[in-house]
Amino acid sequence: MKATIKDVAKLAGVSFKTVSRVINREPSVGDELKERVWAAAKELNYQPNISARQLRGASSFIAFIYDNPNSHYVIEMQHGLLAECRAQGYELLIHPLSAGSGDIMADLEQLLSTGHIAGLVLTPPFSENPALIDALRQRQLHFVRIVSASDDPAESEPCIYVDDYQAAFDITDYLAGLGHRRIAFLGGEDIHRSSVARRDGYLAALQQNGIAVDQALIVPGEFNFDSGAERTRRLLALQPVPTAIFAANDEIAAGALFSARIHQVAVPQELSIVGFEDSPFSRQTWPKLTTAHQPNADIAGCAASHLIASIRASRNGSPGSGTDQALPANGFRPQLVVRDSTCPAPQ
Amino acid sequence: MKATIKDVAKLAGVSFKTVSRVINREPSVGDELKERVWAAAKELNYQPNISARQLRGASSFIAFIYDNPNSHYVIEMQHGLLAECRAQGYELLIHPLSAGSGDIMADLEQLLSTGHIAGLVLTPPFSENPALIDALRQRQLHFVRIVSASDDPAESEPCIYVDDYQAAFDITDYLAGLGHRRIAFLGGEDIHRSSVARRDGYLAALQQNGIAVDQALIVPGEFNFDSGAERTRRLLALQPVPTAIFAANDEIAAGALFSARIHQVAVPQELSIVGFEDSPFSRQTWPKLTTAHQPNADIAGCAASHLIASIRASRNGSPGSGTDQALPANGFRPQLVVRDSTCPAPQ
DNA sequence: GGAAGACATGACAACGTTGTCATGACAATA
DNA sequence: TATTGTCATGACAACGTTGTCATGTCTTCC
Repeated sequence: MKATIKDVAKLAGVSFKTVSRVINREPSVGDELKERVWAAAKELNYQPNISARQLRGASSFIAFIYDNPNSHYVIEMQHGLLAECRAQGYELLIHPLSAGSGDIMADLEQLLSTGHIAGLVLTPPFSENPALIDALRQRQLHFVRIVSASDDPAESEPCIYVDDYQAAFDITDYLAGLGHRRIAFLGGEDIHRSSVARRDGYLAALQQNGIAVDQALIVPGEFNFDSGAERTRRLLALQPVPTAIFAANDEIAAGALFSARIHQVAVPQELSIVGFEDSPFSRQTWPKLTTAHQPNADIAGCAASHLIASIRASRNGSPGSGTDQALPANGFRPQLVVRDSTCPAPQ
Repeated sequence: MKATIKDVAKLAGVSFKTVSRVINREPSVGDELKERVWAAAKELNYQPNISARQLRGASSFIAFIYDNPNSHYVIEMQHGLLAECRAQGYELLIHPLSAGSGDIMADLEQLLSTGHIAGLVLTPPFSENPALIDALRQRQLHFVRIVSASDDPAESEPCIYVDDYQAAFDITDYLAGLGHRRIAFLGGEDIHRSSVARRDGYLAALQQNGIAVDQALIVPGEFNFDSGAERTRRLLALQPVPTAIFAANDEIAAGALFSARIHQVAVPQELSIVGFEDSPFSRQTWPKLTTAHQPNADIAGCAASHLIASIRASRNGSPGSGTDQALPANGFRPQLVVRDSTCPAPQ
């Protein structure tokens, strides 16, 4: 039926232990053997038996911890994670949590108590929750965090940085370049560092372009449509009215678009709107949204790859598995995508 | 750390095999021993090790098979499945597939070859692919299908029905009730039965309302934004122009909305548009979409519950587990949600 | 040139469980 | 009473993997 490690060993003409070593990327296997084993494994379509592996102690599930909403983000992440995990012989367990409910750690305990979890992939806001991170650290768990680059980078665990600051700077600078001077910023919840980082990038770009900060144009709120719509309603009542809105994500931007439409403000002629994330529906609004593209699947794949490397490193004793194979860079910078919701400032 | 079967055996003063027998409710264990073993198990808070058990044969994973796109649908399904699976002691494995690529079965083989999969949850279009279903049936696998009610209901496996036909009838009847006579239908790919069923419901409602079918108003295409936009562009060039569009899902509807906007056709005053699915963005368009709400999480939970029941029934030999516990009804009918994209026909 | 280390590989046990068979006790039958 | 059958229980192997240790080979350094 299904090929076992022994079948592979037989075909490759080595001991089954050597196959185990190759599969787990342990150092100190000859190159020729390595190749023979991989070839044999491929030919037999070998997949390690997770149960057996777990039984022996090494758990081989990666748990993906995420907050409920924001479905396209989650789906893209899942795809990236799945691809990388499968490629490396791990399975993915998805574990949505509600950021609101207080007993996050209790919920996680239960997940971990099964003893099958080799590591965790954390997304905001969990990846930026110091109490949670500390608890995980004390339990000596492997995890990787996907965070905003503004976060303190001096960590022992692997960490993937998304440079929200720079991307926000790029966006705001682009708007300023179009002649906009009254640029509003609609943030998200501040427990998401990305919201803070995007605001900081926005502020830096204003300064660089010699634009004075107007606190009335910086409206705190939530990462969702309704919050975007409501805040835009208030912005449009200001005198003088802003000529551009930088929304901290596409959902907020969609809400802004909606409100502009209600109040018969022409986008982009009278009001430019920029989102963030390049979610699918940013291409399905009218006008199509200018936004910053975030390669979520790649980010997730990178996270998985770093996490697995860290798990393996700790298994083979810490010594320099450095040469094993190059890990992808752990920094990402979302790229501005110009569509139809922005244009030069009126007059 | 965790108590094993041997610890229990030691405490109860029996062989570990006897404990195994008691735990698995095998017959032929003395009553006194049975009690001693249960007491010991309880005292040590014994939980069988799933990995070890799987290694020996029994599997306890449910795999969720779905097509890539349509992310909110997938996420909602996942949540429903997770809740039910966890509650029943199973774990969920997600497995996206590309409906386009030819070797679906080959991909599945690989998943199944691990031997950890107790059953499959299939969504369209996989749940409606006869070749695939046949292959699964021959492999004697447990699975549950989520399909359109138009599907042939005489099956041996559990099946969850979504009554697309009736929901589409409701929508079309509602439009007719608003005085619309030229109602267009924008379908999806016909390998999705739901597309066919929705068209059939549309046709039936036209007939009931004494409206002649105009083939020019029934435009085949795909379940996505671009296809909706393109087809609407063509519809708007017709003479006389349709006064309402029934789109087979929200994405198509969003495309229709986009095209109407481009061609400066007022929605809903000149053109009513209805979607299907009630995806989050149907509340974030302008105007907000009238659509049919589909309780995806509930549907998924129901599917999991039926699947697990079927798995358990086959394990304990087939005999009458009928009284075990009531299963939820396996039929769902999406409900019309009226928002702002529809109104009485002009004139 | 010989000793000491580094490296590559293999033999074997162990993980916790269930299936198979063997054992012994006791009851039922001839 | 001797024989067979049934029942309760236990000993042991097996599942597929990884960790530990042992073995052998090839460098390197004095």
